[in-house]
Amino acid sequence: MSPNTPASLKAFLNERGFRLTPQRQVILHIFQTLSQGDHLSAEDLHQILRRQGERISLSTVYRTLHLMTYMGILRELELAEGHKHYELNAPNRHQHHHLVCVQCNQTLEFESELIDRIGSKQAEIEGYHLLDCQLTVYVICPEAMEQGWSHTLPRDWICSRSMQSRHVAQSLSQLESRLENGSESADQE
Amino acid sequence: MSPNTPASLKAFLNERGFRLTPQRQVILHIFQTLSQGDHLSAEDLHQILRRQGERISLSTVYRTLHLMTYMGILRELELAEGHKHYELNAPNRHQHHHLVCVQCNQTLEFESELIDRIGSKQAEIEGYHLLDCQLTVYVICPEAMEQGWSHTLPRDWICSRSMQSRHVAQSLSQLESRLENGSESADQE
DNA sequence: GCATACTTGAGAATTAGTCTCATTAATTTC
DNA sequence: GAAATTAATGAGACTAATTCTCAAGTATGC
Repeated sequence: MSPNTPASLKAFLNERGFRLTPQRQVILHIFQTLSQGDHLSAEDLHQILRRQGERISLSTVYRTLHLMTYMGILRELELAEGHKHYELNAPNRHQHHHLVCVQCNQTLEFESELIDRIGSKQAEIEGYHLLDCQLTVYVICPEAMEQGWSHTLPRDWICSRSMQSRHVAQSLSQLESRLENGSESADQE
Repeated sequence: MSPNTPASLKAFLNERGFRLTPQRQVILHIFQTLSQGDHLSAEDLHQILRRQGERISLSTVYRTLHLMTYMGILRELELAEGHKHYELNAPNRHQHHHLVCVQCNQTLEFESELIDRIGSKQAEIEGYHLLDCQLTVYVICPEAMEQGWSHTLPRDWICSRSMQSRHVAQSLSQLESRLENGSESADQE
């Protein structure tokens, strides 16, 4: 389900009446370069593209994400941040699931073959074709518990390790250095 | 975690520095009246309130949904429709999980104690406090498969049993009759 | 009962995502 | 390999869902 070379991507797309465009190639490549556990939102991806100097419109970003999800190349994640995230849907790798703290948005991955089996059995029973199955465990992190969640947690308290955007910013810059390898010193805001 | 009487709701809120308002009482009552498996979006809830003659603003609806989710009274569901749904987070009842067809948005519920156990064990291992755990199984329904998904599925094809809003409309009218009991003949659009 | 602080309502503002349409460019055809 | 066909792109308008702001209202604690 996950074409690794431009040629196999082309074949994969053409078989279904879609076309290989430079934009799609670049986007897939970015996902292939992400490290394990990283996942991007449409906005993140658009940022990365811009910093790389690619002029790919946001519309195309959304369209490509949908197309690739639809074809099973990408996996769409619903975490706690209010927008979707995407990652490669590697077939060899076990599906992984997420533990996410609703206070700080930190997410931990874990695997469970058992869950995958339950999901696929359930789909089978009902006569449906399985696409993906995701267990999301919503939790409160120890920090928030210490602060007295949910009795006295100050409503404007922010978890010390709140990573809403920090996490993304971090992985973006990591990714950049990996991709650009010192081509142009981008000015981060 | 789920206060059943106005008095216990009041205690529950006050303990944490929140107040019992008529609005909150009415909203909780609506969720308590929903039948198993029903879940409402903010918009659905607002509709119901209006039809009941309650003048509760949409802002308050959203705020109340958040508050009650935050306190564990409600459960926030991420299905495939692009907006969140809420239902009572009944502690006695087993958590249930969802099978959702990404073509027609039909959702089926199922239970699995095993999944709940895996989720809570995982939270425990990492030292987090479990709030909720949801397995969402994304599938393609048999109809879409017959249409040739994903090789030749026409891009504008719509699954015959596509129920995006039909399901909701149905449960709204059921709920109405249960709540209003023939008080005023509402004019459905 | 009064003061305090939490809540509400109304509407403006924001955000994520979708849609439209003229233009561009992969593929297919010849 | 040039022309015809049809999909894809970019730009920006648009929509839906949700959040924010702030003045006015009202539970609660004393």
